Amino acid sequence: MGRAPCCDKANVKKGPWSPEEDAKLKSYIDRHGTGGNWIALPQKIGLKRCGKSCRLRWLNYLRPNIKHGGFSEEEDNIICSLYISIGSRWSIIAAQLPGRTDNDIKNYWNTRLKKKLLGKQRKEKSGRGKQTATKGSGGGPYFQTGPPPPPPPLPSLPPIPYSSGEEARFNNHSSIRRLLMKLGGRFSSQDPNNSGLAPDNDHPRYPSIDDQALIQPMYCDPIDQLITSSDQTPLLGTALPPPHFGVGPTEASGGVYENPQGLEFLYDDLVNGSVFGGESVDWGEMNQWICGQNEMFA
DNA sequence: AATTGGCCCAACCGCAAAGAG
DNA sequence: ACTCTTTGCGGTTGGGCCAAT
Repeated sequence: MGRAPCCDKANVKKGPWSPEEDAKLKSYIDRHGTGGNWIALPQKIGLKRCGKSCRLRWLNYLRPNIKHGGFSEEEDNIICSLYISIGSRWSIIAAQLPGRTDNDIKNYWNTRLKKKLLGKQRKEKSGRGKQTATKGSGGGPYFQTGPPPPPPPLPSLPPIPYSSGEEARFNNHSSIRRLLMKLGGRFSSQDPNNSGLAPDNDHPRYPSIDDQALIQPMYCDPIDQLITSSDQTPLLGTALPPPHFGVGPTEASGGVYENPQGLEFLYDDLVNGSVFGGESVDWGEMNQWICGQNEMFA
């Protein structure tokens, strides 16, 4: 017996929204709010849409102050930095970029940013020729055309216990905790200890939507504030080499790749072949690399 | 002019967490 | 403590657009 569908699929319209549907939804929410029940909302206003679809349309398109496209270099940097730090937690990343939706950022990353980085990666690779690079990885290069050799041994950090079925994505508890503290300031309005840990105390707790509403956006801050805590301890210093991680106000106009202070750490240490192998730079690889940095800069 | 292929984005899907009863 | 409903999230897909052939 499967899960009950969220709506009567036979009676629900799919596909692109018409201007009339948009107007109906927007004017209702403007006047009454969502009413706290997305499932019931489309019936109330006579829309043949699934509640989830209404919610998505509102959040990603109709909501006031939504920005589309035109990502700035600073936004690029923030997205990349956070992706390196926390992976594909788009909602958290979006919380740092006012006016941006998680869907927008996700699309932007998948279609452009990732390719930008990989393009740079290939460029650097061809530029270096046969030069081998060993910086930062804790192991030799395994970026080459032939079959990949076995990856270098990972530093042996104590694993963080995760709940069953959850992939252990982070191997450095304190750095992630500090990152999330920085991101959210606090993790739960109901957590008196404000420990940054889930109630089981086993793994970092990520900000809930409620928490995210309280997050002070860092959009206007220079990105070095993102990565450096107030006591000058590099926030990600356990994960990234401090000398490469100062990202000041962007002055270069030729794109992120020409900004020597910008995403250089990504190119030199993450994606240019000195660390990751193959075409894709996935989170697992990045995580391995971060583990290496933890070992080096702890 | 027609076709093809890649890019991009809006929207859908399914899962898991959170909340209510 | 348990079940059911709703919400939120991240991955994926469908289709429009555009450049190349």
